Amino acid sequence: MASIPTDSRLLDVAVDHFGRHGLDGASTRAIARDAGTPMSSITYHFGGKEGLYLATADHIAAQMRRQIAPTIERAAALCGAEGSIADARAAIHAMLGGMAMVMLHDQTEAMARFIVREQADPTAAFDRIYDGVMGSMLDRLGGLVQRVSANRLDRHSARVRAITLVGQVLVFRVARATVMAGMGWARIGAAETAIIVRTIAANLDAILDVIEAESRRMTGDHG
Amino acid sequence: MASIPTDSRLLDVAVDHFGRHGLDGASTRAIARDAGTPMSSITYHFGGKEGLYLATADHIAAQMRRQIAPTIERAAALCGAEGSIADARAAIHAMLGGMAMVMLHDQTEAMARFIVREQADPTAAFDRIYDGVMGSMLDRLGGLVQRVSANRLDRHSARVRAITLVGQVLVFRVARATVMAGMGWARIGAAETAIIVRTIAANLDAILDVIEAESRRMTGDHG
DNA sequence: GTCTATAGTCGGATAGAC
DNA sequence: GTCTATCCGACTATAGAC
Repeated sequence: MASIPTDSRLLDVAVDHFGRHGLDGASTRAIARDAGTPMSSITYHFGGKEGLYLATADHIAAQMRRQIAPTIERAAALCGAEGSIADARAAIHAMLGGMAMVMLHDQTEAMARFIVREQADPTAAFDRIYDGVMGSMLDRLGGLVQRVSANRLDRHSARVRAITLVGQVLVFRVARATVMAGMGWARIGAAETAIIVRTIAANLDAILDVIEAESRRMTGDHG
Repeated sequence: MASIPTDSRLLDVAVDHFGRHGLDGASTRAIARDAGTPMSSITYHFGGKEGLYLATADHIAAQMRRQIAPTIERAAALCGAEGSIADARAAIHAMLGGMAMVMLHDQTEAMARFIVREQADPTAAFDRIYDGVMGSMLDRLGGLVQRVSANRLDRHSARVRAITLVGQVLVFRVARATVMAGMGWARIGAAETAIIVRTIAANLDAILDVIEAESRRMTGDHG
């Protein structure tokens, strides 16, 4: 059997450790141990702890980009004035749904933790993730909101809206412990995910309905 | 001049240090230094690092409770079926507005960081904060949402809604770096706070309008 | 490329003077 | 109650064998 290369194994383990404990909190000893390699291999492959950290950020950004690229591209085509408002709304639903999967799913928990940590307390790795994925996602989401408003909302206002929409999803990762305690849940499985996604979609429609209605009123289009 | 007691000074510094670096990441040496006292005073007053950490959690819970007690109590009176829906809506606005102040204001940043960290990665301190404030806030907010739905929404669904509402506020603290980068802001001052609060209020009204309208339709009350 | 051994730093706990 | 001095463990980095 072809064994997985050391540097790749280190990166996978590092996502989890750095996500859980941060740059300072994580231990290169523990990462190396879990990857089944001596600590000095981190120096060899990545030049040290910091190098591994930055490489981990790139690793995550690449993985995220791969995962949401189709959604982003689809959204890009609908931001312009030529796309229909219904299509733009569908794209917003798709983007938030994708985010919900990343934030809720166990398999992507480590990645989500890393990203959340970097956003709350940015290091040099923040730029890599922001430039790699977060920035363009916010771009697209803001653009779609603008489109739904029939371009009545300016870029600035549309982005603040977009951020609040993301917040509805983000809270289920960031305040996970409070969610569990408050809901009396033991885990976020299929049933819980369904409830969350449905609630977010309902909120989203309520908000977009108002934005759409307001812009129709302002442009005098009552159809 | 009456000097501030050592243990009180330690607690104030500890909120900041633990909020920024977590239990493991923070250094008792650094905390003691910033409080202008030797490290061993932490052992004397709190029994060690862990003791200081738990005391810090209690300190924060008490401070939060003091700050939001009026809003909570006001909300409690409106959860029951006797309160008017308009009053319940006003109470929701007040609660989210209060949370926005805590999440956005520089003065409460250290506290917010501590709480967010504990929620994302709970330790023994989580229970103290949850039992102290978070739990009852979620209780009240869920109850108010139920009230707006004319008690059509069950407790469970109302709480999920409440959590998504909180998420809209929380995101501006948790994803602070992304917000700054995406909006091109240098800081969240009065102007930025105003935009955020206005947007959240608009979303909130959109969501509550739909909940209210749906429950009216279902109960056959078209007035 | 992989691994062992070691140097140097920093952390929390604690004993004991005052 | 306050502070100094010290202990011991865990960490990162690195030299060097293979």
